[in-house]
Amino acid sequence: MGKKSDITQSKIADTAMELFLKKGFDGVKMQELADKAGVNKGLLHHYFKNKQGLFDMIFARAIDQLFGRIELSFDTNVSLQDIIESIIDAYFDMLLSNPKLPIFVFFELNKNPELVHRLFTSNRIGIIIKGLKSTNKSVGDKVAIHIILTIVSLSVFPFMAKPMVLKMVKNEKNFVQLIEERRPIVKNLLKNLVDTL
Amino acid sequence: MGKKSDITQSKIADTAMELFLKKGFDGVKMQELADKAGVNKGLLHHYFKNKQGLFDMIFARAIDQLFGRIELSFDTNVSLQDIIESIIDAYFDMLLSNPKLPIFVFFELNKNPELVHRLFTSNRIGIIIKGLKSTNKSVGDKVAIHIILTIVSLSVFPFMAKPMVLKMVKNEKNFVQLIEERRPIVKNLLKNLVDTL
DNA sequence: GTCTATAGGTAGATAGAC
DNA sequence: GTCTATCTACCTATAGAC
Repeated sequence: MGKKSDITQSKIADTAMELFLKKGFDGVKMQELADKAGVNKGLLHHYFKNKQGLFDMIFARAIDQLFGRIELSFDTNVSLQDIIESIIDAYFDMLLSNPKLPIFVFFELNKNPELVHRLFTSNRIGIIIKGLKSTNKSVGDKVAIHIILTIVSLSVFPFMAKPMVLKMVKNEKNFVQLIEERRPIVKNLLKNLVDTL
Repeated sequence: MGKKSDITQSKIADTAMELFLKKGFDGVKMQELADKAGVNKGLLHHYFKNKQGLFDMIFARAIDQLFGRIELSFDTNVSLQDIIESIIDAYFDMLLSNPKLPIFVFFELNKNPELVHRLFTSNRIGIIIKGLKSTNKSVGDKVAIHIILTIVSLSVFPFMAKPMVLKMVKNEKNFVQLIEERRPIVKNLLKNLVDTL
């Protein structure tokens, strides 16, 4: 605990996270990673078997942050709309802290669709869908998928397209402002969606 | 016209398109590209200066297909809602034909944000925003951005996350069906959005 | 645990024969 | 226009000294 080796390992992991998120698996070079982490290239192989091992760790961490941290309480007596709004808030907050998570995950999935099973192992998406269904007997599988897809589309896309949106709104400050403007808009859209489905 | 060399060049370009869309710039190897195109590796450098030149051509083509083909008629006497619905239809149709376009473009933009200016040169997004504003005096810059961002989010995201959505709906046939179900849903959501903004 | 040195392989690119 | 051969550089990974 608190050993220097732990710090080194964390530094490597954090740097790997930053680089993989920005450049993807193929864009990251072990040399650059070592340099940015301030360690020797050989050390990377001491802590992690190889580049693939490093990537697997980062990918798991990314999935966990993207889908695993949505804390929900479906079993209490809250309305469907309240649950949906809490999911939206959770996504907005998570993405404001980790804007590059989704583009990384979905690009790697596009390259290698077999990785998709890793999304559903510690199955948060399944839990969310089941949870939505449990709150309202009129919510079936299909409806739940449309709801969750609408929530995620509206929350995640502006971050996946952040360089483009940034260009439209000029700077980072305006970007955050735009996102905060969208939060109630998205909630409203989902209210309308639930009413019409 | 119709020369064998033209066919060869097209074959290289088409194969490059397919590979870059799937693997991104760093994931594509010139050897694999040559093999899949059925030509020699040296030929790639005969037709295109280098890998970067090949990529630039593909990236321009991708942007054109993603943003440049949305045919609109803002100057006629159609309502804002009709214009929005025609944009939605255009996106849905384009994405059904080219599902991998957005994840490729936005990933490369994420890696290299300076490329964003290429989106705005043959400025289709600017035209769409201006067009939206011209149809209704209550539509300002901010409102136009929210409208266009909502349209694009709802249209594009399911394709960027296609491997995940495919897992949820089981197969390609169901995926297309889900998308077609979403078409009217998205139009309805945008109707609600315009009414409330 | 950390570094140096280097092996071993592969990438992009070029020169030149046909 | 197309192919073969090859160069040079770089990348991942390992071996071994400290």
